Amino acid sequence: MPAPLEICLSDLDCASSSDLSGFLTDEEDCARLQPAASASGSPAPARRGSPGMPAASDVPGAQDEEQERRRRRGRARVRSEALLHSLRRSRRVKANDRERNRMHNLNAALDALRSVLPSFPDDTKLTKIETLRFAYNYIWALAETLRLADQGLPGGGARELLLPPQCAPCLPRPTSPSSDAESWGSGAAASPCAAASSPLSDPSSPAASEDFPYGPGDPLFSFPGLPKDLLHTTPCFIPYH
DNA sequence: TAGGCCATCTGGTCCT
DNA sequence: AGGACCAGATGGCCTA
Repeated sequence: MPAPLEICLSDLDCASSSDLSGFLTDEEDCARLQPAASASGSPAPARRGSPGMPAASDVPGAQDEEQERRRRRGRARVRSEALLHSLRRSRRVKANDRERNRMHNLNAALDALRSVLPSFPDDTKLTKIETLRFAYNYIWALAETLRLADQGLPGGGARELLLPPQCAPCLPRPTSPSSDAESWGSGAAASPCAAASSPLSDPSSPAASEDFPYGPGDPLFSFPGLPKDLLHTTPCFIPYH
């Protein structure tokens, strides 16, 4: 671990002069910081007994000067440590602000995703994980619908499937977040839409894997009666800009 | 009160 | 060097 003074001086190097202005008002203190850094923050005792140089104690008043120098060094250290703390704090605050903004953007994107998924009653809102899982399954369902349509469903192709007679959400919301795994699945089965046979039991449906353990067994994979009942929840066909 | 969800803070790592 | 991204920690709010 480096000496405290070395740390703060390295940080002082990257601080602008305006950053310093509030802390190092004494030019002398600023000037003394630099030599202190090269000496690793310790006073230079080796000089004292060097040949040709009289010891501080030998010169009248030298002890007072030495004490004064130490006091000033101490004050400079306190100031530079306060500056270091202030710099770190301001960087942290800025980083927090960026992170907050980043999460807000992420949430906005999730909201946009929710808005193009089949809608639910107004007072309900998919959680983040529900939104992602539902979107994953929904995209697969749409792709599967197109595939089936292209295989020659009676009465036309995909275009017909995308022009439903009515719009109504058909996926009941779980009654409690903690029990969604059971209640949503059973609820979907109890919905009017569930009576229709789903083409999504196709073995080519998204297989559960370790990375993404969702699929037809997932409660969020309830697209009963798709495409007839699911696809006419039209928000998903509104292009998102 | 416990559990789930969420926002925020924080320090570490990676990238430009 | 600074920003983006990530994961862990923490505390608040809500619901059963």
